Amino acid sequence: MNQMNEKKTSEAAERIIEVASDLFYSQGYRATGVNEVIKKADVAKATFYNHFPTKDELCMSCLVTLREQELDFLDHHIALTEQDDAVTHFLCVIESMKSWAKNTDFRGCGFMNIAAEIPDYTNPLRKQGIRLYDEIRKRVEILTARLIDSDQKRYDHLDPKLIVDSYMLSFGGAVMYLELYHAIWPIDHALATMRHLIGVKE
Amino acid sequence: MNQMNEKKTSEAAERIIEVASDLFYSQGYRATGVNEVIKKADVAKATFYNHFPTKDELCMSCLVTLREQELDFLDHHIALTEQDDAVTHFLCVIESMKSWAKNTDFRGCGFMNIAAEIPDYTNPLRKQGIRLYDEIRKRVEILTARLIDSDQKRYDHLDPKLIVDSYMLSFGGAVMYLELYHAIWPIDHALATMRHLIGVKE
DNA sequence: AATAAACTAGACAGACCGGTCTGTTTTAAG
DNA sequence: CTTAAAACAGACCGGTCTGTCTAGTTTATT
Repeated sequence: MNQMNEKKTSEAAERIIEVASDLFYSQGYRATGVNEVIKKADVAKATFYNHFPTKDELCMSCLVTLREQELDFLDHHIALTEQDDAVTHFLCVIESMKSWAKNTDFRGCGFMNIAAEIPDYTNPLRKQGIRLYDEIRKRVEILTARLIDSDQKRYDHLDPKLIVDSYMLSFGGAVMYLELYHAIWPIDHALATMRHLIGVKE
Repeated sequence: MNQMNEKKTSEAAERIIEVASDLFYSQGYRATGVNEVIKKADVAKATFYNHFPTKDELCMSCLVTLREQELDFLDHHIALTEQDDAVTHFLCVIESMKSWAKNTDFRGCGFMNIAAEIPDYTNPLRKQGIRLYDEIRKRVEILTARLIDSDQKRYDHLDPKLIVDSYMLSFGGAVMYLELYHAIWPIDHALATMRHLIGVKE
């Protein structure tokens, strides 16, 4: 009855996932060999293959972990702006990308980067990215509903679905251009676009 | 004085670029070996290395060619809608993605896919993508100016820079989600977003 | 003390990688 | 016909890739 509530991940496995996530993200998936992961995680090869039968399975674990981390990061930012004015709160998903972009050195979306290396779109690795963006959309839906609720007369004319669609598009476009241009302005463009769409001047 | 106006590209080199572009795009850059290119292009290895000193240089040639092709494709679609109503013409860059997405089997933007495999953002390969999107933006700027000109009273209130920024964001977001979801709806979302931004109901 | 699970260390296999090199054949201009 | 450029075919090199395997060590619970 020691630590039975900890699931299954041993300390070594966690270290492998952590190191591999970093390397896959910063160098690319195919560009990173398992030997490098093993060396940097300071484990034996047998240990590695004991936890992860293939490199692809390790990648899957990394992506699942990454998705959880990104959603935690997002939810944290959403919670932070809960007491702010309705517009600031509404825009916080896009706003949160500013620190994310700096933290990741503008390396872009890890799921899209993996997808670029895995053309087969039936590959389960690709589904992790879809699940992330589906989850982000749910947050945006809630924020949009809250915005409209915050001033029903003012926002009565808005079509929630259109707002959410546009929000996701602006968000995605910003993710892409952040990586392409290695600059922060796409986020400001996305903020301006959404402000305009909901009829806010400043 | 035979064909001195043809630059330098021999028949073999063109075939190599064509085959390599296909393979790099559909399989990924690192996933495609030069031996495979050589075999499918039906050339000798010495011929290959006579024209392209390294795989990276071949990739550069492919990206330059691809950029030209994509801009030709885009300009063709722009020209096609020149006689249509102002809004249709304005939206044609986004609209053109529908056939593009189907033609490419939703494989996404070749330049972003390469960028995902080339983390070093000082690598000249990455600049080709920037140049493409800069060129696309120029087209969008012209289309936006034309739209405003088409009905100055109606579109007087529009801020051209904001419209262009939003257009590019919607475009980029659609490119990204096209690949992620392997579906066409992101384009419709982008069209709806832009229609709404310029104040057009249907 | 005994046992089993998880670890370390690292050799090894077989395939593939980008790139070099030798040598032969085709092509086309003078 | 001569000649030079360019294409051909393919062996070869050193290195890296994922994944397997042998063998010995630590650790914790009984």
